[in-house]
Amino acid sequence: MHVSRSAPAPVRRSSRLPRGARRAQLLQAAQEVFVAQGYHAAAMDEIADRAGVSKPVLYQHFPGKRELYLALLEEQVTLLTDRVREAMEGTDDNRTRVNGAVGAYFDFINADGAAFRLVFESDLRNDDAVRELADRGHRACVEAIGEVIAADTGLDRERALLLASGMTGLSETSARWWLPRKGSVSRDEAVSLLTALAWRGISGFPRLEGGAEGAPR
Amino acid sequence: MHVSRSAPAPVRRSSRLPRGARRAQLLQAAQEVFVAQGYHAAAMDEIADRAGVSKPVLYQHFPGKRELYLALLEEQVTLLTDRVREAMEGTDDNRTRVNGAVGAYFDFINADGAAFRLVFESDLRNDDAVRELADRGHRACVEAIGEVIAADTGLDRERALLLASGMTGLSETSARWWLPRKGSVSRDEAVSLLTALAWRGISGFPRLEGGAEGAPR
DNA sequence: CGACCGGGTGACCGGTCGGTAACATCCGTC
DNA sequence: GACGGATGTTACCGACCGGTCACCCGGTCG
Repeated sequence: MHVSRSAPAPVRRSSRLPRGARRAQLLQAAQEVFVAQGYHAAAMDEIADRAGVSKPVLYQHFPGKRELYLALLEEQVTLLTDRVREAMEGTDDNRTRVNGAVGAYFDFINADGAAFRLVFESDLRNDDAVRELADRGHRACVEAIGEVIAADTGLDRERALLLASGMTGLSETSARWWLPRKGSVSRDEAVSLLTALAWRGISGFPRLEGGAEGAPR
Repeated sequence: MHVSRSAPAPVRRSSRLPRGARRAQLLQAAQEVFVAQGYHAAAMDEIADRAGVSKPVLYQHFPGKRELYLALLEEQVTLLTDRVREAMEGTDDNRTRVNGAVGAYFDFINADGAAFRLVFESDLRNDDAVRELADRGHRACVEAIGEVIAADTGLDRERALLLASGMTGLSETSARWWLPRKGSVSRDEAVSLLTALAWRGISGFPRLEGGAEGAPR
């Protein structure tokens, strides 16, 4: 591309890079391609191209396509779970906790680059390692929330986790619904609405729920 | 395979079948394989094998792998959306509606054959037709629920749909969480718990929510 | 100045898998 | 009891793509 033949242009493509920098650049390129195309449709050639480099370079930094993908996936999973955990640990007011958790999902999904797709729309779920990683992340979020629910209601762990999983689903799905419609409702208002929904729902559990049994544990 | 050379076995494989029956059998086989392996890992050879038939037969009934997959996907999407619509239309008691919607998701996900994976865990989301189909289904569910929310609260359509999407996410995710743990909590109790959560959350909206605006539409 | 080496490249291989062409077989019909 | 068309089969093709081999630069150091 645009190599003006007359001048011996001191910078060639993106010129040579030290190992670390190249690696970072490759990860960035790979993430863009995987996000845009998904795992299967993404070609290693294209990732290399996007980094202005040829394919063997890619294989000097990563043993294979799968491993490259897994590295990116893990980063994103960790990002989300950390934020959810922070939302739980950062306060002891439960309404704030709910607000924080919903906000965590919204911010994660609203982040530049749409990297959330790696986590929530992976087309490699049938791979054991991927499924395991995604499950582990999801479980971490559910447990972080579920612990609080279990502690503050009379529900046993199993049921608390079930409700917690509902909370994560509520946040995730509504955030993904909102994303392409963010022009109509601001991030903060959306989070407020969902928080109100979730908080009223969950805060009623300690005493109000007059279901079949009120037996703790 | 096991063709005992001595006896001319009167029944060959599954013998010849009329077109309709063969087609149904192929769809069944394809669904099993797609559910178990996902789209990409599923091989046309394997689908044919499972139906006790050779590959060209498959191509006499379906123009290609994608179309076969789409046929199955559409069936499942329709199944879910119909049930959710029924839950909304079958009563005018809102709590019953919520219970019905949550139950619809649980039953769909709990159905034999795990066909819900085609809808919620498709590894072909990057295909335009698939994405469109899945989106349309999701939108149909969200709208069915959102209409009721909009009608019974002061919220405008946009916000009602946002909350509705949260409800679908809550139901879907919790049902998928529950599925491998159904030994611990019965389907009915799980649905009850989630319904309680969702109903308390949503039923507070008409009057309680003292948000920025209460303007209808 | 020349040899060494980290960084990079073009060309190629091999396996998998969707899809097809050509051939075989069964059965109802006249 | 031969015919014809629906039903099936075997064998094959070709494209795509992950992964690798052999080779090429260009700067730095003795």
